[in-house]
Amino acid sequence: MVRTKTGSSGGRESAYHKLARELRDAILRQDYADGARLPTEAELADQHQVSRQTVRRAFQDLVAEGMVYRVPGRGTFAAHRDEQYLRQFGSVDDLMGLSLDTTMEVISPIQRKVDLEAAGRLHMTSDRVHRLAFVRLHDDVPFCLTTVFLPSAVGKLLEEVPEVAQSGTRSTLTIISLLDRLLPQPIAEAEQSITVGTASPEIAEHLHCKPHQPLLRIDRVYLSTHGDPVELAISYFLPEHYSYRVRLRRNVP
Amino acid sequence: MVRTKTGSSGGRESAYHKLARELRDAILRQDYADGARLPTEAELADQHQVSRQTVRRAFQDLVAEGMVYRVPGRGTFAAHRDEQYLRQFGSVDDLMGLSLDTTMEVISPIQRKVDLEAAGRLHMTSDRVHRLAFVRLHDDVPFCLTTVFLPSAVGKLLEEVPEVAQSGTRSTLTIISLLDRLLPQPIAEAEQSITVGTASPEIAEHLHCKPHQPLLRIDRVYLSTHGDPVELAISYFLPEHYSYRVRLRRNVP
DNA sequence: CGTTATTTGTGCGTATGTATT
DNA sequence: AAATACATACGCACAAATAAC
Repeated sequence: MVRTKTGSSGGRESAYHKLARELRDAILRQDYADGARLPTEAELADQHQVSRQTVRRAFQDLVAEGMVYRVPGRGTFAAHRDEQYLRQFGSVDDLMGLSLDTTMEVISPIQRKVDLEAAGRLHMTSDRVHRLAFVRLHDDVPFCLTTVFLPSAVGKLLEEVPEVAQSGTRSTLTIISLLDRLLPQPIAEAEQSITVGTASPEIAEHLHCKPHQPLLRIDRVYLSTHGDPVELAISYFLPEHYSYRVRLRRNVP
Repeated sequence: MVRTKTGSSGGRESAYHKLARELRDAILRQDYADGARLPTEAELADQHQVSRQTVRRAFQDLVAEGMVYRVPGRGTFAAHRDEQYLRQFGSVDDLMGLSLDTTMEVISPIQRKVDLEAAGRLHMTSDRVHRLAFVRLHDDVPFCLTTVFLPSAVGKLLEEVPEVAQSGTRSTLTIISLLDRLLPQPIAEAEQSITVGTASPEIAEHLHCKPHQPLLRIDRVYLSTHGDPVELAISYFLPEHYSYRVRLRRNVP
């Protein structure tokens, strides 16, 4: 997906971005089920009082996301995906519910750091980020170690939060719920990648496991409604205590 | 005087496709190491004798693929290798959903087995299941080993399918697409769990990795529209080249 | 069968705005 | 303040695929 940076100032939404969002919402609402054709470029341009090029720009994003497919001479169709059998319907809100019966314990309070890789993954110009690390516990047993990287502007906001400012502090917060309250733009989506990692000595100590023990590694980049990355979270889970479960549902009418 | 390209009907490559491909190849060759800036739009337009708009169109695709990111006023940069690496090979989800350009090679043909655990996870009263194992290859390189367990009634249907009846057979089938054709009730959903496993000697041999190497383990139980389990698939993925990537979106009102 | 209308695809021009240096 | 570089938006012309006639 093309994620354009319109500036973190929270300025106005571009025309094609707005149109793409409206069409995406309509598709997710199943407004174009049963392989129904979407309006043509000319119709949408007329309805929304924009040029055909702007409509095309919106569709480019939707095609890149896999939301629609287009056939020259025929039209544009919602990707009901006969071919893709199952589709994950996890949501960002599911992740927010992670704190239900778990506790967060800060092991490295929020502070400014220089981290080129994290800054790059947050698409920042500077190499300075804010970093914070904590373990998550269930019944007082640690099962996950998370390191969070934040753009400086975002990190400054969190410096004022006492729960993340001191080592050893326990709370039932989640970072994204904090950000959701503090940021002018809410968190709209996340890119998640799941792979395998191994425990460094430091990780092993906090998770009470052996060094080099295989761990489930989940990286998430959270994006604001403008598509700006606002948080990078790298989590290592003990596979004995945690597996990533999701229900996949078929997406065909 | 729009000097338009083609004129010939064949699968002529468009200018922006060609430019995107060349830039992509250069990035994959590490011509632009982490953090290095790519040529500006104006420079590329001049070098390739195309308009700036065409250059922009090429970049839109590269941004959508995650190959590059762009910062207004600064320039265009190759995505960090960690992100790029994954894009390069695709995600598990892409590969599992539709069998894009992957091949299945049977390593253990379908046969009746007694397996209490599998039978239990399929909610069966009997302890007899059908079992089938295969590796999946991409460009002739194995990246995943899957063992499939089926209820006897379902397994009987697959015994008639030559592609799964003999060891060594290669095909581009997927089991769920087979079941979809053969079963009276289509597959409606699946429960998936992702965790970490290690390579047994047998797995290591088939995946060309070392024994005890950590692997991404993905279990799926497929359910018919009636909610009956019809397939249990246990897959081990090589984590070096594949990660499970998901994009999560916040639910819209 | 070809013709025509519709619809998307490609390519380029211009103008203006915004972010960075 | 000026120059650079990307972002948005609109316009036009023509190509190519599809469907209807």
